[in-house]
Amino acid sequence: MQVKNYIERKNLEKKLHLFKNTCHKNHLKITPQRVTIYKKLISSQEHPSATDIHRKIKNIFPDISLNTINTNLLAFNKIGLINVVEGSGDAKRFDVNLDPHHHFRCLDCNKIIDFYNKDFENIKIAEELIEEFTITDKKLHLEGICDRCKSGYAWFGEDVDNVNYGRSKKRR
Amino acid sequence: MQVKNYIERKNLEKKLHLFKNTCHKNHLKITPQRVTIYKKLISSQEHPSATDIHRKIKNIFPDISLNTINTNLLAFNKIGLINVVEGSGDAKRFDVNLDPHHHFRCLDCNKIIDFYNKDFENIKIAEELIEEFTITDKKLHLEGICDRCKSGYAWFGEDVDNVNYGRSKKRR
DNA sequence: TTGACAAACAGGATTCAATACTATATAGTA
DNA sequence: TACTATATAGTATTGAATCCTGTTTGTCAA
Repeated sequence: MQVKNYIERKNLEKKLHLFKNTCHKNHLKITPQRVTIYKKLISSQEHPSATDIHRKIKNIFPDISLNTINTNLLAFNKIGLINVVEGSGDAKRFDVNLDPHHHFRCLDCNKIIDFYNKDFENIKIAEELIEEFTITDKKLHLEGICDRCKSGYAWFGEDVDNVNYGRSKKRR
Repeated sequence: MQVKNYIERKNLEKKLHLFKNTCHKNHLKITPQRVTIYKKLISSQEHPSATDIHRKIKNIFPDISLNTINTNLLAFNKIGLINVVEGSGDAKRFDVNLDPHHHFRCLDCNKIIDFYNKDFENIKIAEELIEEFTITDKKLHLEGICDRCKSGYAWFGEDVDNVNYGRSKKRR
């Protein structure tokens, strides 16, 4: 466990370094709000929406506006720090995992789960398509019912963080 | 051309037959609005949103409400006549093509293009995934820039139909 | 063909995501 | 430390989607 924690800490440091570097290169200021939003993305396994992040981050910045979350998520997307997940017409959801990977979406609880598939990397895309279009991303997309929903458990998401750095009046 | 038109007409008849049958089986009444919405879906190549269909159909039913379009699209989806396309957080878009197929989405004009890939049907999905989840759909998803946008042409969508069956006051 | 009834319709109200706008606050730097 | 361009919070606005209600209409049985 010691070793695992060490690796995770190093990984987090590496990602934060990438974050700060990329912001710098793109003339985005490093603000506490931005760092916190990015950290929330890293620690989320569920491909959160802007509203999800807003809800969580309110424990830390009680007065942060949803607008700030939205603006920054779009800014992060623009500079390639995060991706927008292909959902199905509900709120935009974001993905901080930049490694080539694929998605399974549960039709019941709407959770999106990353998975990897080596076979897929070698799949042949028809010549006509490659010639006709410029393809920037290819993904496998699975839909169905996840393990939790199959077994009747509801999915309540990850625990929220209770640290509070806010300075203003309390919110319920 | 004669032969091609004949085949297309037969195809349309077949689809309308399927539509009426499926509605019947699921206790959905066959109304002129529903038939028109379904016909618009069949004749669309662009995976329209409810608003797209509403705009087009207003030429035929000037007083039809967006609510009617939305309700019926969701009803068609529920009984398996159409699918919701995996988009990226904007308005829901619908797909009347029930054959196994895949999507390419243009990041510029947002057009979604169907394509087929035989190789993909044989792709191996990891055992753990199949055991853990119930998979109901698997699709390949490509993103990039389409031929039109590459060449600098904007995409204006298909021509609208000018037949007007409306009985009420004129709209602009 | 007609009449009764459940379902569908149009239209308005409401909710929620997302964007636009603006005055104030702050990160980065000279 | 002070300046300036950018970010933030907060409010307004837009648009999709859902909810609700009174009226209309398709369907089925007489």
